[in-house]
Amino acid sequence: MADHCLPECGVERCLLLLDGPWATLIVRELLVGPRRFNELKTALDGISAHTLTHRLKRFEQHGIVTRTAFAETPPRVVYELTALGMTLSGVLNAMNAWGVSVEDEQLAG
Amino acid sequence: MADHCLPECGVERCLLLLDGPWATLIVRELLVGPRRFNELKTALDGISAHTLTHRLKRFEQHGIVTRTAFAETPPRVVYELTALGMTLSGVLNAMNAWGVSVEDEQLAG
DNA sequence: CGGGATCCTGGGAGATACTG
DNA sequence: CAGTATCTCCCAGGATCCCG
Repeated sequence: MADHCLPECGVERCLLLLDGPWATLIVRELLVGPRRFNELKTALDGISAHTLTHRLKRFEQHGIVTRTAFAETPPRVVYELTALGMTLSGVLNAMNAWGVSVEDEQLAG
Repeated sequence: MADHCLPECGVERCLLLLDGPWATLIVRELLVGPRRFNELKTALDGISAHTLTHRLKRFEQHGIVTRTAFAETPPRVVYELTALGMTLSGVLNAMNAWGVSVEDEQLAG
């Protein structure tokens, strides 16, 4: 995966963000609207706080998610997609459309 | 990632196939047309034969790729997307469209 | 509540050598 | 040419405990 990242190969740039299995699902959840940490953790049933934290940090670094912490008690942190993050909706919609169009029997293995 | 795989959550079904970094790129290559083993290996610069073999096997098991071996010398094996595999083009196009629309400066990290 | 720190596991992926 | 076999590395992800 070296220098064959041609202009028409935007797929790779997309894969840099949506690499792990959880990454895509987190974006999907945030596409609905801003979410608190625990809201995400609940919605993404099975994810560990550890993983969620790291994924969100990476998204912050890539500029597709903003983190807003409120100095309250109890603490409250809200994660939200940036305008750039919102543009991923096309990809997510395509993935979702594909998934629902596939009959279960079609997928062997 | 347990039983929250609702009908509208076809995203997960899609992620079962397009998990690793190479999986998506292999599909992208096969969307252009049938390819021989070495054609794939050359096009996907950097992939190892080991990885390519395993990814293709998994695609076979999931029914999105067919493997055709010709009993010749030298041997020739052709991989081709099934009709089901072809339907992934929508997802790939969306990913590509996103990738090319994103300015490099937008992606920090 | 929203994490950080630490340790551990599994699988994707690379390197190398060998075979039908 | 198209793999197979083995070994290793890396890292996403999980488990647990602890902190502000």
